[in-house]
Amino acid sequence: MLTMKCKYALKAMVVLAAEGKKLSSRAIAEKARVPVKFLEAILTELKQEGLIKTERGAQGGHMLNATPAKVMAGQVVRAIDGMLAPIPCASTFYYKKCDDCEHEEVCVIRQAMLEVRNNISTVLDGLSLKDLIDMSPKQRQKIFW
Amino acid sequence: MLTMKCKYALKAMVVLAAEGKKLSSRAIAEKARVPVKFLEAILTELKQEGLIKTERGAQGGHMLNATPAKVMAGQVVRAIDGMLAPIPCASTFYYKKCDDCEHEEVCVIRQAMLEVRNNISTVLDGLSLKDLIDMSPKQRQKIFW
DNA sequence: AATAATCCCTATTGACTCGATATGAATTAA
DNA sequence: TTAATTCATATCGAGTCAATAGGGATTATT
Repeated sequence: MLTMKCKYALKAMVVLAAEGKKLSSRAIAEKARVPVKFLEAILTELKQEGLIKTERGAQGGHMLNATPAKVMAGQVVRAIDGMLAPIPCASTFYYKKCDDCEHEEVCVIRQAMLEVRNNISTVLDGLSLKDLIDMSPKQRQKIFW
Repeated sequence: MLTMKCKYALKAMVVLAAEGKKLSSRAIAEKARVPVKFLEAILTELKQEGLIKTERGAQGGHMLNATPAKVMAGQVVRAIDGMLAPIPCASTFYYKKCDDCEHEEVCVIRQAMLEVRNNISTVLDGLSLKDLIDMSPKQRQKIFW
């Protein structure tokens, strides 16, 4: 399960990608339909993870740190929620051993979940912000949800 | 993320499938390396979902309700954790509308997550308990984790 | 220098979930 | 009757989640 936080983060990133210019948190919050204060916290995390850059003060705001085609949904999800894998022992970026399994190499649950993880990764690490925007039907450009 | 509960449930089901006979909660707990009392609660849920059947009293225990080849990992996960999909609006079995999206048909986040859901479903609804058991290397039969 | 816009930091909230344990009642085979 | 076993209920502490509140710091504009 994605958290709301993560979903909001994805929306924020899509908005930034679609607008292609500096936007205030409030502007993003309105377009993404997300509570402003909550979004602020999210933007801080996205910045810390290097996905956006920020300018403070009047006329400040947030911008993508790379072109929409180069930012993958998987990066955003990992930045906010961590692991893509269903269980830690099947994660590549956030691996952690299980307490209840002795022979990890042989664990059938793990093998199943590795398979799941690889599928999730293939989808999310293959989908850029640009891809997401292009999914939106042409007539309705800039209405993403 | 799978909960521990769900992972334990999968292990319990694999044990039941591999043994192919009635087993007490304690017996399952030992083989699956899971806390007994916690497992009891899990077995109750699995029973309510119709995945196992149970006999009470002395010499009682738990058995699969179908052959290992007919029980899919996806069923077990849904029985315990619910939704396979990353977000409710992308779920087929547990669909729920989002508060923060107006035009669901157009939502690009949803479309991405539908893709993810379908992949997860393809894996987990395609993996039977028998498949899981067969993943275990021949030499080590009955050591699954 | 003052002002207004904006990001940033810290704290707090209530509701909920998670993983687990405890206690004992009900059921049943031997 | 006894021992084994499932079942029901309650409780626990720790943590997470989603969100809000209040105000400090920074900066462009005037």
